[in-house]
Amino acid sequence: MVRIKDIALKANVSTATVSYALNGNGTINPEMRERVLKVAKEMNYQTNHIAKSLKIKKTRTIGIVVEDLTSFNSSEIMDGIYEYAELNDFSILFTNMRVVKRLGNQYANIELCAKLTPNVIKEVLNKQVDGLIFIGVHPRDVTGMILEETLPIVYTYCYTSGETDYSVNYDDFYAAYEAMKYLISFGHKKIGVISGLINSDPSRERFNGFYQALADHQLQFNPSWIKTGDWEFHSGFEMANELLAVEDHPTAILAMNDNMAAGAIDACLERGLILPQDISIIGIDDREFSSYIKPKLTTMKLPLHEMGVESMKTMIDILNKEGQEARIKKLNCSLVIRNSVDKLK
Amino acid sequence: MVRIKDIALKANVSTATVSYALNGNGTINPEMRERVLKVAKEMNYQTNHIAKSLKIKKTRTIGIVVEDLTSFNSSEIMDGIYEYAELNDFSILFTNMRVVKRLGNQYANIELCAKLTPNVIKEVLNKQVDGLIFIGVHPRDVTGMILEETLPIVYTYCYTSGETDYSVNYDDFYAAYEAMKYLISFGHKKIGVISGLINSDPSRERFNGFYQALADHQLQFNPSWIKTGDWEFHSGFEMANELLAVEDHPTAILAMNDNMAAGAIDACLERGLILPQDISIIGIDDREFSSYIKPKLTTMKLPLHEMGVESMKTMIDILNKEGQEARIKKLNCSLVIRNSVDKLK
DNA sequence: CTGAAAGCGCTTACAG
DNA sequence: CTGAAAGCGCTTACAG
Repeated sequence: MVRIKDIALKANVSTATVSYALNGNGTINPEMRERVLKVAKEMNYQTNHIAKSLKIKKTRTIGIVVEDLTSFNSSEIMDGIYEYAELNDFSILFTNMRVVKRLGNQYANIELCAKLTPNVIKEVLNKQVDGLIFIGVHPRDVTGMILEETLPIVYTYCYTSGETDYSVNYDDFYAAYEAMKYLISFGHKKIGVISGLINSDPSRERFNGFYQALADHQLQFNPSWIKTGDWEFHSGFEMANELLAVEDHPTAILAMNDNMAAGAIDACLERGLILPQDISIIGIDDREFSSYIKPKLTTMKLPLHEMGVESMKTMIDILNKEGQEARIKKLNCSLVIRNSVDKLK
Repeated sequence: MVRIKDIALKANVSTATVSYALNGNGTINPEMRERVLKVAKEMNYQTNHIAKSLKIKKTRTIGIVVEDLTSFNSSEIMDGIYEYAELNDFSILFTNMRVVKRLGNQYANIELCAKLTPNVIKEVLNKQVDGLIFIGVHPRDVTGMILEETLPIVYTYCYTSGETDYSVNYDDFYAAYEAMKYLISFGHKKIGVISGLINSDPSRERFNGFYQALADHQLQFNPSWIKTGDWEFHSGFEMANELLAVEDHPTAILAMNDNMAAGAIDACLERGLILPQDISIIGIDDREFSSYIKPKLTTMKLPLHEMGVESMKTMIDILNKEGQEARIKKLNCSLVIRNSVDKLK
């Protein structure tokens, strides 16, 4: 390994001068700088960032704490984070709580999850990262999960109730509203909804979008067209069956995620309905399977990649300007048109 | 931030003694050690690993270079890597070449990919990682991708032709052989195969498994039951159609991945066949969509998580014992029984 | 068994 | 504009 000292020796200058040349700071004669840079290049010098970090007390490394990497949302968010980090010469120290693998669907229990944070946070802190990005498994309030307050944190795919915390998420209201608009554009007037767990924030927000669309288009509100699921395939199946059992059943269903939409499609198919001629179904998420089921699912795609990019951008902006950034960001989902929505035949 | 110096001051000892106490090395009086540790705890001391690393010239950090995080295999492998790393107090520096996003399906071109490595490798090297784990997008020969030879590297989901390189993969031969055995156990005697790209190693190995199973069970070999696909859904669809067009067509199909299996299912369904009564189909991979399509796909599940664990284990063993480990490891796929295989009705 | 001191590879305030 | 020197927070060979 070649060190600054080696360059200094060979170029017959001090290590200070080499450092100035390499970093382009200090007051250094341009010709001297060229000369030193040339020697450095000849010797194939590479900065030892460990040594540099110790001195400047910045690592240009961001710790990522992901609640569960294997959750469908995580890798695309990380891809976005990395894309923006690389562009700005930041490195990523990766950490994985493995919440779903460890706790199953108890991930909703913040206190349980919080027991998994200390190790992971300590690891990242002891490596002196400049900031932390926390990626949730579900867009929920994770207040209390991280108690650390000595470095900037941005939350994505989740948020906190803290007044000073940063978060980047997608807009649930918009997602549901746009999905409804699309359904309505095909002339549907009787629209049912299968929600996620009722105590979840996305469910609430999506309901709001649903209601607003109803109101804006002066459509009938019928309580028997509202069903509560639990985000899982099977609940989509069951709730669709309940929806179809009512006398005057909906001609279109908004399922609050693709799992439930897939379940709903199954239920319709089992009852001998033809999709989308007999009934339309739209989901939210855009999972991998969504284009493999039949009919291919029309859905609102989550802006996961953009959320990752925006999280890292927020982080770097905080690091540079210390808090000029908007604290709460919400990006929009986009409609992915496939084959599960059409006008009634 | 509290430093060793602060503890030394408070405990009225030298920094050397504090260091010995903290690390449990050197020759230190047990009572003294207790006393120092107590003070350290009171002061909530946390090791500054940057400083430590600079001195000991080890970072206990492994660089992960993933060709494409969003590829279906990557996150489960990383999850396994992290699980084993955490158990052994290693950290992960994460790096993503984004090969598929950048090059599309040109990822087969190693030279093109290799142009993306230098930045990413340099990043990881300059942060002084102790070793490198490279995760491919496809189980192919990536010789030439990484020229670095100054630190241990283990390749997973890919390999090199280097005599001294480590790799952990799954056993393609076994996967195909077991899939065949399962088909055969239902009495199928006329078994077709839809392969991946013919110049790919997994295709070749899987063919070998296919032939061996035929031979071991004295089944007929019929060249018209052999079709070459390209790993994609559509080729599965087309090749299945060709397979079904021949007079004496197979009663079961081994598709060399789940994408093509899904395409094959589609083709069968379109021809009005009932699955699995009229024809059986088995895949390899076990993708997320595989349990969402109908019939749910029976398939050979890739041991991705275990490959991650084994990669990290190999890495740590190399670091500890310097090369006692087996250079090439192949783990077995496992049969996931769902609804696409049955005996002929 | 404990401590004084050197040093890991950098950066930077300061003197010249 | 350049260099000598101190120092970031650790570890460790060596002296006592």
